[in-house]
Amino acid sequence: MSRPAKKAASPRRRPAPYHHGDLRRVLIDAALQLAVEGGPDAVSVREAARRAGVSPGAPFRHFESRDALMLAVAEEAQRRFRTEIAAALADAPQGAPLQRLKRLGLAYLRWAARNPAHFEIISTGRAFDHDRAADLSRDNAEMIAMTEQLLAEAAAKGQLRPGVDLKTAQITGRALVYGLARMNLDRHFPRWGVRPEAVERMAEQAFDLFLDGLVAPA
Amino acid sequence: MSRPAKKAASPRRRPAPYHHGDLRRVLIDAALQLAVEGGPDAVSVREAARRAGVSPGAPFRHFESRDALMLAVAEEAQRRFRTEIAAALADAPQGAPLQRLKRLGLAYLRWAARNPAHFEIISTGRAFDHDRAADLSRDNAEMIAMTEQLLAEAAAKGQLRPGVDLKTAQITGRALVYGLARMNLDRHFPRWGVRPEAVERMAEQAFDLFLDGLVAPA
DNA sequence: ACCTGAACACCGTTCAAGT
DNA sequence: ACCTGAACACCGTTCAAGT
Repeated sequence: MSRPAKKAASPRRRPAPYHHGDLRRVLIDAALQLAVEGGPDAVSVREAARRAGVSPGAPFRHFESRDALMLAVAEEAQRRFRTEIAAALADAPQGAPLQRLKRLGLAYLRWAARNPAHFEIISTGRAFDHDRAADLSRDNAEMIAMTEQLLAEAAAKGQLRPGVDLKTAQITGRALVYGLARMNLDRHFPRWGVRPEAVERMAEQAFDLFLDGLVAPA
Repeated sequence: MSRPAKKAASPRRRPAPYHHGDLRRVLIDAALQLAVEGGPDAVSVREAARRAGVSPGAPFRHFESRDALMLAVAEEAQRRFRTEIAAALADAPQGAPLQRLKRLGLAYLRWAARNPAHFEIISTGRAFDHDRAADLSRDNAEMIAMTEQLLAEAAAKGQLRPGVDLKTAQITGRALVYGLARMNLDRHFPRWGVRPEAVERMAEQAFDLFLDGLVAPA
């Protein structure tokens, strides 16, 4: 069920290698799994240790606190997120910046919907408040720069309604995407009469409405 | 510092009334305060009991679990939220539905920014998943109906760009508002170069951009 | 009817001691 | 250098016993 690393060469039952192959890695994976099973709050250092087959104190050789473990988990989740976003943009049409923005938004939403626990760990402010998260910050800065470029490209091509401030458009777009992802995560959609299967279609319409409001009249 | 109810008629020090005046009420207030001090996760039944001057088991006469207490806290917070929203709409111009929508959004955001812990308890899906929250559901349904009416009024007055689907506009608007409130709560704005004092102005520009994209061209 | 206080099974975290 | 296992101070929750 678990214990992905190490082939366990010991012939006795209960191999229990005194020195774990890569405990740090195994703890992060266990924590990710715990988050999937019961949400971020269900991640416990003790349970992760248990699943790694290790004593309760062992994780603290690798993470100074539960928060530090959660930060490592967030960084791993962010890495996967980033990979998926990049893939979605890879096969989006070049030279159509607004189309690409829409793709980006939809990929963002889809990943958030399919990995709610990981998405919550990445995005919720709690825990690792500050800027200890070098990787997280870098990734985020890159995504921000990407949307900035795409909007600038659209503006340069005269595709935007005159008078639209780029930074405002950027943040409005992000708030829309994050809002939709969060509404889904926080189970708001049933109240708004949107069934789970309809969320993605709804999101696409929302993006279209936003982008149509942004573009220059024909 | 605490213990708002009961005047304490006992002449001895440590009044410790065996039967607490309104323990339920006092526990909810203590929990709200704990949330303000350390966020939703910092709310503990034991600490609330301690602040109420009561034994660890006592709260369970009034709430069957921590979740039930949190639900009561959410309902109280929602009540306050609702009151403030209503006040904001009271002095907004009648007959200008889009203006009123903007007011609504700004009031929503301002309350969320000033009461982050309470807002998080109300809006985060975790804990009281289902529809145990009769009051919460009712309040929410009312706010949803309100935005629906305002949009319908705008459409009836020909203020909306033709082809705009009302439900899409409604959900897009909500996602924008919720997204901005959440970005603030989850401390995303610094990454986007928006300083705390600038958030409200930024939000207003975002609303204007959205609403301008919605209105019929002159 | 409401509260106490001890109990149980959990946490996160520390630290001497083992290998 | 890394892990164990006991310990400490916390939780949520239950339950007999008190008033």
